[in-house]
Amino acid sequence: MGSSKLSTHLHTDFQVREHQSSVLIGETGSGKTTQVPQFLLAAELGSGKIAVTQPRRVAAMSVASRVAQEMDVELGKEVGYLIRFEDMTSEETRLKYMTDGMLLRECQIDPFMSQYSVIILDEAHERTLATDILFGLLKEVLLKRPELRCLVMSATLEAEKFQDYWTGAPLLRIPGRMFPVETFFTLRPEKDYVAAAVETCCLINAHEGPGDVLCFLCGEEEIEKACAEIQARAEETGQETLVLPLYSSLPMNQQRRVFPPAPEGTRKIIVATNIAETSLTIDGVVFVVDPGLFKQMLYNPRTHVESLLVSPISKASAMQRAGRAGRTRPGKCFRLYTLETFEKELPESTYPEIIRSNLSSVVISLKKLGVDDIVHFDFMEPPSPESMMRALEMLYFLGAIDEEGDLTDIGSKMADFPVDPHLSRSIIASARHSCLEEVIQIIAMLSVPPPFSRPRYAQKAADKAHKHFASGYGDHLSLLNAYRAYVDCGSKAEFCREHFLSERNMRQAENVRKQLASLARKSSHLESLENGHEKMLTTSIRKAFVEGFFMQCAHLDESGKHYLTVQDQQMVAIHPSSFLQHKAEWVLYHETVVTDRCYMRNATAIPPEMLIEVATKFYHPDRCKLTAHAKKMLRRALPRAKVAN
DNA sequence: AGGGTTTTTT
Repeated sequence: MGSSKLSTHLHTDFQVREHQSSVLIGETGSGKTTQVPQFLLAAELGSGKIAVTQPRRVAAMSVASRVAQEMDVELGKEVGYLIRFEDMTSEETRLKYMTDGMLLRECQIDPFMSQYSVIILDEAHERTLATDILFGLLKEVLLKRPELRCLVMSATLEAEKFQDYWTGAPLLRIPGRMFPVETFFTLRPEKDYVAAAVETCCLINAHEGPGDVLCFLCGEEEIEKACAEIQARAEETGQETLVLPLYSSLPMNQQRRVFPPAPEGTRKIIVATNIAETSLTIDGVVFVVDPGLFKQMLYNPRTHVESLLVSPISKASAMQRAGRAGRTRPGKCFRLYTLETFEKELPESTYPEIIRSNLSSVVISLKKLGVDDIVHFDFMEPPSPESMMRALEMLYFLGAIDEEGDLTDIGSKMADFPVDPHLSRSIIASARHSCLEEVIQIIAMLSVPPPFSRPRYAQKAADKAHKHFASGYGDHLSLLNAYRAYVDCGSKAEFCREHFLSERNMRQAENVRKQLASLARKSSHLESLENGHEKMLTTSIRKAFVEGFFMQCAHLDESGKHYLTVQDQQMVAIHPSSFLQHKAEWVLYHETVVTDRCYMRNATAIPPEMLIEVATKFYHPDRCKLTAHAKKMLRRALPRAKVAN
């Protein structure tokens, strides 16, 4: 270890001894993630463990394994990691790398985080939901545990903002070791960023010296298109070029192709989404092409609709992207926007997740953690009152909180499950309807990326294969069919290939199912009753989902052509990928997706009498607040509904 | 007829 680095660490140690909390700002390669925790461990600050949080699972795993190597200990002993589905820690573990979500989850059992004497929140500038909540919780814990030490580690931008929030915590800067990256801007704005990106890649390929290229785009389709164009143009000019796409839904074996160096004399050009900004690091990149855009999920509490929009990146992201060119030697970054745009239009840092999310999960977990006054919780970035009200209202409708806003017994049980409140409510209901196993299997399938794969070159074949699982009731029961068939089949790989299922996502669903089932067993009041007859199951499963999703239903309008949501009469359509092929009068949907139209994804037909029976307050024609046409349809169904008057 | 998913996490 060089002497300058050592003094930095001594400095760190000193500050952390003197103050409860510190903010540490470090550049890439500064060793803040690997060496600072080791140093604090050696400093023996208290007798507890040191927790280091990371926003991503892979980071927690790989950093832990590197630190174990550096300390020459076995991974899982003194140094370990804890992520969902995998606990690589033991009694001896003193330095514990974990995802921020995991530490938050642990707080439900141990709100004072009493097993730790030091807590380090790394990558705090990413402002993940979990880190932002941990911020507020830690502030409260620090009041009660004066011996606890807390270190917030972040990239270089907006250091003062963190320092302000942590009321005067000492600010430490540690320089990194990165190669210089020369940055270029365009002289005027580009009209078509995909075309400009393709053009720039081709120019680099033709005129720059050796070195791989990393080009950022926003989505799968434009990435595939850009790759094809770059490859075609390289072949025209006779340059040896390996063009590779990279995005998260790309099969693993294809993702892995971006890492090995290209053959001698061949240039590698990788066209990637944001995944290459932080999640994956590719060595050997010398040129970065940055159009300054990315796709972002935005939640509108007023309309209750989430939409995926192309938005400008932040200055922090732009720097992160540029940094990807300087990991192995000096590099260049070509920004496809003007210097003026960079300075005047890009926000300093990315919009924190908490500002653009549906807060119902956040609110229920805070309630479970004993934070009663959520409106006055010390958020670094308080979410809008409107967003908060929407969440509270929803939880009240679900019976998770009472009129006072206090968590009910049902709400407390719901919070045990790591899924959305709608879903946890359906789990609770399923026990009463004797279909716990099945509902958990369906929820596992709903909680992973789409298990039905539909590759561009075999769309027809995939659709045909998927029909094998189709249930006339719709998608929830079709997902159940697929899950059951997968569990029962012999060779998983072969079965998935034949039926166009994503093996990766199916395995993930299996993991989720296992976890939910084990939580359900532990949950004291959730006895798993004997299952009813198979014939009754389709009814009881749908009833259980209605209990969680009665606010996410839609009915046909007067013309019989369109659906209107019961929440705010928004016009929606059944997604073309749905197994629900007939125009059922009433449908329940898992979520809506907005393209040029608004689609319901994962929809299931629900007979109106079932709605009246299960969610009487909302669907009784004499009491509900629905449109006249909806009431008319409900009134027609009323005689068939078994409802106490 | 209808098919614009980025990325994480419990």
